[in-house]
Amino acid sequence: MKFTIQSKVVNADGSKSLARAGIIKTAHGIIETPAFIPVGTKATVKATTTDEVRDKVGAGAVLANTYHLYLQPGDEIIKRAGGLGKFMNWSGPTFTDSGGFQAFSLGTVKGRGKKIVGENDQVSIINDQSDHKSSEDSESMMAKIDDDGVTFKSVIDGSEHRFTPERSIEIQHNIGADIIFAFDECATPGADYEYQKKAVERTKLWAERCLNENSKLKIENSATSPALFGIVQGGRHEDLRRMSAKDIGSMTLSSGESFDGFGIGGSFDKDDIGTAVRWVCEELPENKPRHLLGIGEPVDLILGVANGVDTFDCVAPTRLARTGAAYVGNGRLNLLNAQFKDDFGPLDSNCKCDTCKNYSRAYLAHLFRAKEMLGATLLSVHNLYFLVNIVKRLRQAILDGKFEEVKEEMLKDFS
RNA sequence: GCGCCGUUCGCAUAGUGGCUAUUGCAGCGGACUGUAAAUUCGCGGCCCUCUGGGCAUCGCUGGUUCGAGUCCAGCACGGCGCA
Repeated sequence: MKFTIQSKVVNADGSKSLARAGIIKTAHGIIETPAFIPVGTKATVKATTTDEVRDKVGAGAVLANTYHLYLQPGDEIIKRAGGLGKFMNWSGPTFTDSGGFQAFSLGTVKGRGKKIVGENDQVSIINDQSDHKSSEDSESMMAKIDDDGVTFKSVIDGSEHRFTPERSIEIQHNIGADIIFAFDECATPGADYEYQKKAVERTKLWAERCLNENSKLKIENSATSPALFGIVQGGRHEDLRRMSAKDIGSMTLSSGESFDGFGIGGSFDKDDIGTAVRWVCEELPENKPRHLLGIGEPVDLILGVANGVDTFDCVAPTRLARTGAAYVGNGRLNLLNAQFKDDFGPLDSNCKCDTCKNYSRAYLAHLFRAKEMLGATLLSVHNLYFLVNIVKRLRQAILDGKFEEVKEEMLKDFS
């Protein structure tokens, strides 16, 4: 993998901006950055075909997930299929996330048996209730973290599995994406400073193990060796963020190897994009790409690019699409609202996507009411196109030397 | 005509005489940021001085009872069976 910066932004007052435009070159093609990368967790960008993702969305790469593909169909199958891209009929660049995030999102017990809120309130309530019965309610836990790795239960059949940094890298090599991520610990936003600090330290130790394992596997299988991105953690604490970024950014093995790029992890609040992301990007080496993990509302993308992010991934566009929500110029629409039943206009009159050019709000509303799956496809194409093109416009603005004004204009549109 | 069964929110359902009448679907609205998500959470009779309170309501009419969706009688409607 090779990263080239084409243009850096210089602010009107002559000060240096973190924003830049560049090109990531991989064995399967290039990614023009900044870029929004659609998420295809289980080797599919849900509800779409790869033709649609390439031609109608205009995406440059897709990101799949190690945890999910390891459980199903299994990394060996993907390896035998010829790798992730071949398996899913995506000829462009691919990423895999390491599975570290799943240890967090599946609801973990951390520290002194403290319960972590799962993805929705209900999960946390169930966990809280079981607390009264026994402090070691391993039945209700899906994953458990220790210093060596994570033990978790399969969401498919409940069977027990274990990921370590080494195992995650091995699986990711089997899956065969162009860019893979180090196995990290993503602490919950509710975690206190001490825990965040511990997660940063653990993520650092694991990062080194990932780097070592990757180096080992590269030698064994040099033809398809992926680029490895290290992950920065630290929550909303400036000292932890800067420390983590310095550690991961400068980490070098005795062989001279270091990370090819970086992921910025954690759960973010709205305000964090302009602060936490900036702290991190100020510390990371400038000549390597930075990926902001899991972030992608329109405003986040604009602020992310302004603060030095090169690539983004986010499930929001496809998840929202499947439940009838669409991004439009000035916010969001819920196509299931009664008002759209007889609205024969386009979804977004300013959008040039295939869905907006060819289908009415009334038709989309009908598809969702009738639970026809085409609705999810058409809205996914639109939402992905919408986000991909926000970032493309920002890229063009950087190349044209008009980033500041375009940024301000777009921020006005989306706030 | 006789016998049996049934009638509970738009539809479908639950409901040992006792507090606020259940659940699903449909309806209306909300949420969703490295996807346990084509998921999920609210609301859903009327009225008021609305962080609370009041009045209704289980086909209809009457009865038993401190208390009836629930028990009894009659009526209406529907289903099945027999004539």
